[in-house]
Amino acid sequence: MRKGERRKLELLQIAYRMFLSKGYENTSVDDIIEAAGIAKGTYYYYFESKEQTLEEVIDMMLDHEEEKAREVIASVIPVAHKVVGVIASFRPDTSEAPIKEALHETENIIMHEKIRSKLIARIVPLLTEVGKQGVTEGLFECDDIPERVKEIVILSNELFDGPVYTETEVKVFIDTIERILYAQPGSMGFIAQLLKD
Amino acid sequence: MRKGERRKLELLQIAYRMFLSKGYENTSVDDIIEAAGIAKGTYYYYFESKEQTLEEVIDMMLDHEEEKAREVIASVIPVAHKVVGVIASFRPDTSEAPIKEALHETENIIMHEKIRSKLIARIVPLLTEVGKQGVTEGLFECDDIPERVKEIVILSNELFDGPVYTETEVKVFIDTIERILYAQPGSMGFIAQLLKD
DNA sequence: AAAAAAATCGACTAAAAGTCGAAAAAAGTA
DNA sequence: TACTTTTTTCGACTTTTAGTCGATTTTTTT
Repeated sequence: MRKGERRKLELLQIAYRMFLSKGYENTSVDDIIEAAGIAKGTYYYYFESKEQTLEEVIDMMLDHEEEKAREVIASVIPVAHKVVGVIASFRPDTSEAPIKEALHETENIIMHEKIRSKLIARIVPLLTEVGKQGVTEGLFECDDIPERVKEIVILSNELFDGPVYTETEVKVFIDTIERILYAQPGSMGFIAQLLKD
Repeated sequence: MRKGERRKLELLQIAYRMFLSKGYENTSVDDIIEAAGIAKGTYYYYFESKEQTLEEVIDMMLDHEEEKAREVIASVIPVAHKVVGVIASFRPDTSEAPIKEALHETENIIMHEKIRSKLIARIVPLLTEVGKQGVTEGLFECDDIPERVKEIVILSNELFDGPVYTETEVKVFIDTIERILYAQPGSMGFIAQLLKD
């Protein structure tokens, strides 16, 4: 019962890299099994379907990102920075696998969308925690934190999904965050600086 | 050269209905040609690919919706109502074809996403027009209207995409619209009433 | 060592998108 | 009208890819 676990991990790693670099739809099961050096049957011994593989790959990815986000939350930095830090934690790690345009392009819609919805479900509870901390500290003067942080996540997703964004978009985005949370005008201005990377 | 145009229209209509009722991915080209009573070759005489058919179907749909939106803009109602009316115009028409869950479900991601991105591109210019009118009238006290209305479109899309939304979500959404546009608090409250349909 | 369970194999099936050359229908021309 | 050309249609065929299944090998347990 031990060998199987290692193999599954290995397959998830391979699928992860291929999905990210070539895109989910451009990666065939045959590509994966060839890279892994196994037969079709072995693949389907571990996965119900290609789509289920994708789900597990994404969950794995998000596990990792959630861990990073929790470190941010646990650290001793201003709440406003935690908000940004948590959102930033959920950007896919470009160092592990080349992402090229894969995540953005038309061919990768399914993966993109699955990441999107799973990510929102994962990140909202975390950000809610941070948001409530902000309310306690008097930084955010509003109720309904879960709904508000969800809006922020949705907007940031859209903004950073595309490969480009204008200065005006960023400026308005920052303003919107402040206003959604009833934060002090300018209190999120530091984001603009961060985005020059 | 006349017969062909009629045929193409017919095929687009059939595809439209099937995509909406069964979903894009659950509709095979064979389904379409069977419903139309034509051969494979005839279909590919009119369309490069199944995906291109989808694009054309969506464009056709959006043409129709944009027309409705333009009527709203041309009408003599308060600007705030125009904002809502334009957004509402771009909801797919449930009377023409049964939509069941097709648009929302997992299997229909591709169509859903294509609609989403094309819709945003179409609606933002229209709403910008309305927004600027609001600025002129002193209702919205802000610059960068295109970026702001885009945020509103993104949020409303997300809210109305799912089959359900809570009262709190609606309340926060309305508040957010007002704050993004620097409108008078409560000036968009009428939306809550409209959503009870 | 024998039995049971887990893991692997690869040929096979099924579904679906897309191709292509030939034939029929329609439109244009003399 | 008889012809030529263009448009439209046909359907068998190819290709790609996800997924199945029974047999076999490897690993683990007793």
